Amino acid sequence: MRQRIEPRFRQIYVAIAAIPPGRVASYGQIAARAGLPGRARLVGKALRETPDGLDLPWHRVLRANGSIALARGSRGFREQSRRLRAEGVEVRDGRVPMAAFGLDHDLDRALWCLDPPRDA
DNA sequence: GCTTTGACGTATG
DNA sequence: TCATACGCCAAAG
Repeated sequence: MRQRIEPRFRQIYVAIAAIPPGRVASYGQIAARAGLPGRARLVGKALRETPDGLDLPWHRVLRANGSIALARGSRGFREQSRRLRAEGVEVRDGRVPMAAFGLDHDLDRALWCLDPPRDA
């Protein structure tokens, strides 16, 4: 039995699924990519109520400042940290340096022709 | 229906 | 860096 997924939510899931491994994105960025600018909260809601069976890289979604949104010490918090580190993302004190792992870093590198693309 | 509650964001001091 | 205020909106009570 397939759960009916609201189109808006579906776009959110699509946007999340599009985050490359080893990279992270903020709730706001995901919302924007899903065609819902300014609705970051909706992304959080969509994540919390992710239908079973949907295998999303939810751990690549962080707050705008790079911090993990889940409660420190919670199960999800540890799980997210673990998954991120497993992908080579630096997590220190529940935070990720967005400047280095965020998607816009890719854009900067492309535009400014910075360091050689030694991507994963 | 109205109020509260969020896996949030931006602006401001 | 921390705190407060406000915007946002779906779901739960």
